[in-house]
Amino acid sequence: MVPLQHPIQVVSHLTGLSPHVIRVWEKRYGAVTPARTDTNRRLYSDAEVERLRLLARATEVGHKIGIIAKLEMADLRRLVATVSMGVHGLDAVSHAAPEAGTPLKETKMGGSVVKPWMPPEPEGAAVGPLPGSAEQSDARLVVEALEATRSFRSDALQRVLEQGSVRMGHNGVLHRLICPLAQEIGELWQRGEVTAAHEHFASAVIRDFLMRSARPYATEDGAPRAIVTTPAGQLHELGAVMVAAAAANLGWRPIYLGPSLPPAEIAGAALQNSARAVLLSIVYPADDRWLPRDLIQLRKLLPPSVEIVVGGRSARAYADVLKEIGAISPDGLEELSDLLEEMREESGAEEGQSGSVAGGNGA
Amino acid sequence: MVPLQHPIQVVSHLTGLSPHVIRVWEKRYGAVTPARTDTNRRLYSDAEVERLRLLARATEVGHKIGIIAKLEMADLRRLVATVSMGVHGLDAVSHAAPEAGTPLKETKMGGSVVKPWMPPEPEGAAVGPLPGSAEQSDARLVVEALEATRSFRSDALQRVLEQGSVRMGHNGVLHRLICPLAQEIGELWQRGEVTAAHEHFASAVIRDFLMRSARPYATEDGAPRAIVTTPAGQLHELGAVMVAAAAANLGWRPIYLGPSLPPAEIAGAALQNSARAVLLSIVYPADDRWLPRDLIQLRKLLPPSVEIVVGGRSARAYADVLKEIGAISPDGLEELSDLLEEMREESGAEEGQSGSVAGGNGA
DNA sequence: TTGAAATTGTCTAGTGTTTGTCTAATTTGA
DNA sequence: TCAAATTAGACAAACACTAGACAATTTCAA
Repeated sequence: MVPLQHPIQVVSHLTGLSPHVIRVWEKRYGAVTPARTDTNRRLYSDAEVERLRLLARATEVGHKIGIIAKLEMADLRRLVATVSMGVHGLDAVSHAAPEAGTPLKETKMGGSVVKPWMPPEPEGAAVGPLPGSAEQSDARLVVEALEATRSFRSDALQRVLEQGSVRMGHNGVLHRLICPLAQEIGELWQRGEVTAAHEHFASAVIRDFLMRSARPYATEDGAPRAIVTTPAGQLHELGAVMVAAAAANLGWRPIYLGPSLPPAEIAGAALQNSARAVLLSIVYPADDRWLPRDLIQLRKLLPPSVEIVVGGRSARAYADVLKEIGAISPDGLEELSDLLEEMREESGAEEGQSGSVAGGNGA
Repeated sequence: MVPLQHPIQVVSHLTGLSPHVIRVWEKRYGAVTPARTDTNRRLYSDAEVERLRLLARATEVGHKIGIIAKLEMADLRRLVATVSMGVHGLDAVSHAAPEAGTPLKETKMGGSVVKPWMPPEPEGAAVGPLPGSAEQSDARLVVEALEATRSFRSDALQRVLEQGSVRMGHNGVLHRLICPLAQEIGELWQRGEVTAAHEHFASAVIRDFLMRSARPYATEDGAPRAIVTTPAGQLHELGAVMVAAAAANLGWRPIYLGPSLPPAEIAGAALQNSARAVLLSIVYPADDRWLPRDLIQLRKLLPPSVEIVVGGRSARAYADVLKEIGAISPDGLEELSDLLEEMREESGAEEGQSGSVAGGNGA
């Protein structure tokens, strides 16, 4: 079976490049080296067509053909990716290009499978060919959720979350599905394999889901209150949302303020609510030089009776300050849960603050 | 794997800075020191691109390039994050910004009143000049909601919302309670009478409420899809949430991406979803120098069949660009609703646009 | 407030490089 | 025979580089 080859005319049509240009790119920059017929006509393989497309795409946005012509395919793809979207990106964006196609999944050209989207996962047949242990089915849900996120399918993502909720319970879904999912998305985001839009999207859906399912528990009236937010500069709210949900599940009454607030505002909210604790999530960046300052100021603004609890992937990067201000810094959601449980119990007795009266419960 | 480098034009595209500016920033302030080709052309690394982006964002909000050009990355990140999020003088000032004033808003100068939320609705005349008791009770609910917001009482706020929902219906609560409430909060925020924390808090609760109550309608399968978000730099998501809810109520399937996304990401999401429209809310910075650029780029990235609809208090401040890119800019939530209704009906027929056919080759 | 000084985005001009297009002469294919 | 591919070379438009000038703002002291 001869691997399908295309004459220059066809390639021109496929790539949008004129035959002239294609030839000149070959001659001057060695961009491709097509096979030839006996009579010296060019014959392009699918891979070469793909390559030319990528090159065309890159030059469209300002890259110099003379420089990129020699890049390897992998690099080329990265290049096109970073250029078509913001700094982080994957392919997609095909405005003028007639190609369209499945932007997310594989971009299956002739035979070359172009970069599956879960890089190192040897997830050959992820969908559970092996008899699923609980863990495996958990993992499967995570993968499904990830896929839904990739394609912006909010209904699918919700369905997965609800499936998980039924299967694992409120708390289980938080620890075993959402937590790893968030982590995975975070990593993909940092690697640039997922865009900020994906991250926002997933945040929105998950937040929505958590808020909704955690609500019932939030109505207890004597529950100790906790301010949940992220410090100024920390824009990723997913961690905070998870913390809020966990707190609600454990009989706290979280007051969720969204991401990125300066210390004064956090403290203000805490005081107005007679909060028992301030729960902060710190994920990215991990090298914020002002964060320590802010934390110290926050500590100063809060009465000593209010605990500051800091979690999140990058919390440990600020260990010094955390220690200095006496913040508690649990390792992982589990530990946080234990901690909250503990705090709630012990606060039950001494509690004499406001709260109590307020108003009835929600209808 | 070669460390990818970008020529100046690409960087310009990526950062929104003109090549002139990029060069001048290098020459005058040493903002970056790109590598060079043999022939003296500039080549920027990813890190340098990010740096320029941050610088661009920072200058956009009033920082002096001459001062911030030499800052380290961590500082820059912080600067941008703080400034964009917290905004109001308060804490942001103490950091690196020597200028005590609020660099952004000079809107509330002399007697010039800040614009009302969605254009001046001649309230009295529209609904009923008679001192309707309905209106009065509406107003009462708004006041109650405002009170709840001020004291961070999420349950109370929710209760008000639900009361409103029962009394006015899904759509009514959106137009008659949430919309004026959002407007009120926005104004109080600009006057500095409530903090960003209040605004975040209310956003979270309202968003949660809307998402929950609007959901049932969203599941229709043939519904046209709409990307809902705010352009980069626009951090107030309440308007977008309201739009999403309105769209859902009208038989659309909104894909809500949260606030502040760059054009490439919005376009990417739209393409992946075969969205019929992109709905943007523009509220706060009414003088963002970059927004026009971003909007133009967005238009370029989207196929012509995708409508761009822009609403929000400050939309009219960008009327020129909106006209240029052929965006629809409804005046107020009512008009938006009508528009969406119309679009949905007419889109029923033509339907499927997404490229579907992937590779042109045999495959 | 005013006015000088500094800041900063934009523009011009002159030079060299890069790159798409074009021509001409030949060969191939239907 | 005619349309299209092939090569090599020529060419001009577009682009990037430097250095400097300019005008609009902002800053800051009087």
